[in-house]
Amino acid sequence: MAWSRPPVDPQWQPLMQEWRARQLEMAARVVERPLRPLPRLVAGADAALSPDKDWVLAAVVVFDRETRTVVETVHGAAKVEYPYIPGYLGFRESPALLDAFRKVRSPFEVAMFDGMGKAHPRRCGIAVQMGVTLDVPAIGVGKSRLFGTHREPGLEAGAVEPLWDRQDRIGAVLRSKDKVKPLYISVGHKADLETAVELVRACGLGYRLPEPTRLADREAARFKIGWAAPEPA
DNA sequence: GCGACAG
DNA sequence: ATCTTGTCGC
Repeated sequence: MAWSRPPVDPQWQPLMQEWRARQLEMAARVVERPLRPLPRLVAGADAALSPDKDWVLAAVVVFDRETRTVVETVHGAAKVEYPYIPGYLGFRESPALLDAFRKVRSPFEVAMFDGMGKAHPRRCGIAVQMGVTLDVPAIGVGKSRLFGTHREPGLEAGAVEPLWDRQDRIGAVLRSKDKVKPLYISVGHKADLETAVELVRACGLGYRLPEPTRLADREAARFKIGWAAPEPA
């Protein structure tokens, strides 16, 4: 049976209330506009947990769409401060991601995150939080749905369906390959849904996930293997 | 009141 | 996210 999910520990309720307010502020700062020409340098970002579960380990891989090569790879880490709570992923993972991004030297034009952007109850998924915080173009590419409703996309690669919240189009559901679970794409910051979907398609190389995110995921996995907690000062 | 619930 | 081998389907 897989029907049970650990309820949210009541001790986090005060923080969640504060987080909700901060999410509304960040969502209000989002700039939605076309991102043209389509970016050449794309920074893919992803996070993993250390073997002992005490650290969030992040990886950012800058991918050059023209040469289809990785031009830079950086890592970041931060102690786990909060549990995973649906709707508040950004507060758990952004510290490690920000630690990694501060080391990036390449002039990437957009950041791609593993998770939601506007496709969130308060329009503030991790891609919005990171995009607004870093003030860079950003989009979210999730592997499953957090929020919103949609029709099932056709089974062929390329099929897309809008993701809705009432009358609002908050994202797109894209079948990146034949008969695989679709991807949930949404705006993070300084980009619009059309260009976000185009970019994901332009970054696909035959795998379900677009290259930037796929490489970052693989890099975060590598990083965790050789991980050793920092020396106390 | 009963589910649903990114990573 | 993470635990985990073989196995069903194209």
